[in-house]
Parts: sequence; structure tokens; C-alpha cells
Amino acid sequence: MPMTLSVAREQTQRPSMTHFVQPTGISASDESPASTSLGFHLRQLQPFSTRQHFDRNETIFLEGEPAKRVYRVISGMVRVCRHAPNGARHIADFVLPGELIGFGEFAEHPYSAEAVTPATLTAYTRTSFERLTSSTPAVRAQLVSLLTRTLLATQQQLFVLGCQTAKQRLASFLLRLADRTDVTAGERLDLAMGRLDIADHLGMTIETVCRAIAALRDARVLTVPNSHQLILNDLRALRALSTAQ
Amino acid sequence: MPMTLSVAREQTQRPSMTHFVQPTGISASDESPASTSLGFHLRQLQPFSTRQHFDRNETIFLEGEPAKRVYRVISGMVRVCRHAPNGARHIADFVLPGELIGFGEFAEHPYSAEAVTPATLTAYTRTSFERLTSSTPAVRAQLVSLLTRTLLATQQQLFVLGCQTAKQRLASFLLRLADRTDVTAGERLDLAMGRLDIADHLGMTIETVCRAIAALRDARVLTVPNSHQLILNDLRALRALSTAQ
DNA sequence: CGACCCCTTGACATGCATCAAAGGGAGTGG
DNA sequence: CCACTCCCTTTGATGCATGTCAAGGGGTCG
Repeated sequence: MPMTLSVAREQTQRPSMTHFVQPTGISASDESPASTSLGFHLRQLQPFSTRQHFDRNETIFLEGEPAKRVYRVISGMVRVCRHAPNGARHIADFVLPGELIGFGEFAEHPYSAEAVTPATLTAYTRTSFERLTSSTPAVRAQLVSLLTRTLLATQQQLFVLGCQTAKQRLASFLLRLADRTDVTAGERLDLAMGRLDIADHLGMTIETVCRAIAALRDARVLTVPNSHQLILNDLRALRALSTAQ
Repeated sequence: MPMTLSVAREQTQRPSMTHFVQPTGISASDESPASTSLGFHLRQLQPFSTRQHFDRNETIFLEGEPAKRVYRVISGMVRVCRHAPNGARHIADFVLPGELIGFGEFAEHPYSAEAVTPATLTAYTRTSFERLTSSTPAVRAQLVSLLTRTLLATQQQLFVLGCQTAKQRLASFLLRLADRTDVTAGERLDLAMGRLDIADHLGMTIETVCRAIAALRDARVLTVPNSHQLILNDLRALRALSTAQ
């Protein structure tokens, strides 16, 4: 269902001085420490970078395409996903502003990337990215750190899919999203992605996602102002769910 | 259930010349190209290495322990797993001879490691391992490569757990195991791990694993000489299963 | 030979998928 | 500004795959 691949390129050429490295993996949870570092170094790559805008559901790159660029999300949300032959879709992760896409070391993208919302990204050529990562030891260490954190997040998701029920998966998902977007109890948590996206990320159907949300709502664990915003009232209950069994 | 942590150390001190680096991740699919490289470089670390033997079900290290060593499996099989508070267990991956454990960049092991069979491992101090990885650019690149491959394997498993049915999961598992152990159609595939291990790895119950094996056996896709060996008769059917849906 | 452990199979229960239909919300055209 | 349409969400009814509970089988070790 995801769409065409259009590109609006704005050459943002500025001679900077250092390389800013970020791994081209699936979804780089580019948190404070490493994100800061990598983001900082990536600035050096501005002369080799391009700013691109994508509409909702637009394809950024397709699985199997040569991995010629590393992307950094500036605004909006991106999903990293794979389409099975039979039409099934698996969303490996959602990518938030500041995080990197495609920083892994592979010749062809193992996953597709699509815009969940209208999104702006900075694209760095892989050549310059690799030059940056191989130049400075500190930058290389940050790449390793980012890869490690991405691996840990992926393994955590593996545990979620392997051991948890529908409600528990939803709780885990919401807690991680709230954590990544710095939303706490009582505040509005933005669900930029649709129910189907959540379902394909958690290995459930859209109906089950709806029912799980309804169940948590009925249990007063969360409030649903509208379908794209949630208020997490009871973080303890959510944590109990995501931790337990 | 997994056991105590005993250690039989045989100091294997030999002054080698180069550092042999391997990432301390969950399970390092240390395939030919990178494995060769990393294995080669790790030889340099022999002066800082220890050979240890573990009995079946013995704990090599526990989740949460400080990650002071990087291990390389010499013989036997190891499982990398996590124990949930309620007793549930999740096996992130099995580690085969030649592969590394604990090569990720973290202060504490995010997972436990336990011997599936009696196993011999070489332990390298993290200090020397990191010295090796930071010294040579080539070695560092191999670490990045290993991390990337581990990440890809983990994401593949994520897809398996997120989108596939019991029979499909089993097919995917068997194909990967056969591939990693260089077993082809008609040959005996060794299942060193028990049914429960497979179940905890695939997010199923032991009964469902048994039934899935029985179903494939009844469909003549595989033969079951005994419970610890399989013969994959019809790779096409297995591939169709693991690919489809 | 006996005990233990793991595997296997059966019977039943249930969580989730599937099928179906109705209820918003946003954008478009009248 | 309202009405229509489309898309997504929500809820209900039903079925199935897998989990759960239970019992028996086979191999291995002492």
C-alpha cells in the first residue's frame, strides 16, 4: 500500500569541518549521549548532504535498493518496514526526529523506509558517511555505540513479540514511545502512526490493537482524547504489564 | 532453571602478535568472511585469554553482571537468553563454534549465556578486546560488520516472530540452523538444543514445537531419526514455508 | 532394573484472527 | 456552510491456531 517514491531535493551545501557519523541501520534510537555526538559530527557532512521532503506514505527508499545514502530524520516520523510476498507487512521500527536510518554496513537496504507523516530528512552520501566514520576514532566509537543500542532495542522488541500478549505488547510499545518522545504521565502522547502501523509493528491485527487500547481505556490506565492522541494515566500499571509475563 | 556458574580455567597464554576482535553482542553470526577476519585477529589476544569449559545447562554469565569478558565458542553450543520475572524465558539466539558472545559495547550483560551442551569457550578480557578493536582500522571495521550482521539476523528473527505461524517459524529456524552448520538436504541436522529451547526461541510452547515437527514429518518434508537429529528432505517446501505468509 | 527427564500425543480452553458492519473525522465539492 | 465521500477506527460475532492440562512413551544414567 505504501506509495511512490518522490523526492524533493534542496541542496543544502555548506562547507563544514568535521564529519558527523551515524550508522545506517534499521532504526537508530539516537538518544542523548550518542545522538548528540553523532549528530554533532554529522554536521561536518553538510557539504555532502541533501534535504528532502516526503509526503505521508511516500517511500524514502525500497528494500533491495543500493544503499547509497544515510538519512537523518529532521521532522516527522518514518517507518522502517518489509513487505512480504503475500502482502504481509512488518514494521521493524519507527524513526523519530534526530535518529538515523540506513547507517548499517550493507550494500543494499534490507528494509524499506516510508514516511508515516510528512517528513523532512537530511540525506548524506554513504561515501562521505564512511569517510567520516573511518576518519576519527571517536566517531567510529559512536557508530559502534549506536549499532549496539539499536541491537539492544531490536532484541528487546524480540522479547516483546516472543513472550508477550496483545495488551502487554501495547503497553511496551506505548512506554517506549512515551520515553522516546519525552512524554510523561498526564501529558498527551502523539500517535503519529495509524492503528494498522502499530499492528504491523507488534505482530497483531488492527482490530486487536483497537481492542487492547479499549481495554486499557476501560481500565482507566489511559485516556483517548482522539484516535491520534493518548494520555497515559497509570504508568505503573503499564510498566507492570510490559514487565510481567 | 539454568544453573550455577562454574569455571574451569586453563590459562592459555601464548604471546601472539595481533588483536583478534569480536563484538560482544548477543549472538554473533560469525560467518566466513568476517569470522575469519575477527577470528584471525583475536589470536593476538591469546596472552589475555582463558579457556573455560562448561557443563550442560551451566551458566557462563548472568544478565546484569558486569561485562568483563568477551567469549568465543570453541566447541559445543551456547544459548543467549533472558529470564522474565514470572519465569518465562526468551532465547535470543544460539551461539555456534567460532561465534562470539558479549562483543557489544555495554557495561553489563543484557542477556545471560548458558551452555546448551558441554561447551568450551575462550574468554578474552574486555580491556584487551577493546584495545584490539580500537587499534587497527581493519579490525574495527570487522567489529562494525559483525554488529551489522548480528543486527540483521535479529531483525530477521523479529520478522519471524511478528509475522509467521508455528510451522513457518520452525521452518525458518531449521533452515537457518542448517545453513549455519553447513548441513544440506539429506544430511543429518543436529538439534543440540531441546524442544523447550526451540520453543523459547520461537515464542511457542514445547507442545506446539512437537506438533509442528510432527506435521512436517507427516508431510514428508523432514525425517526424524531421533529427537536430536533431523533430515531435511524437502528444502523447497521449507523455504516456501519460511518465505510465504 | 528403576528412576528421571524429555518428548510426544490427546482433549480441551482461549486469545487472537477473521469476517462483517457501523461510527467518526477530514477533506472536497456543491 | 453544508453534504458527501473516503478512510480509518471501533465494536460485534464467529472460528481457528495455539496454549494449557494431562497422560503415556522412550531413552539414558545410575
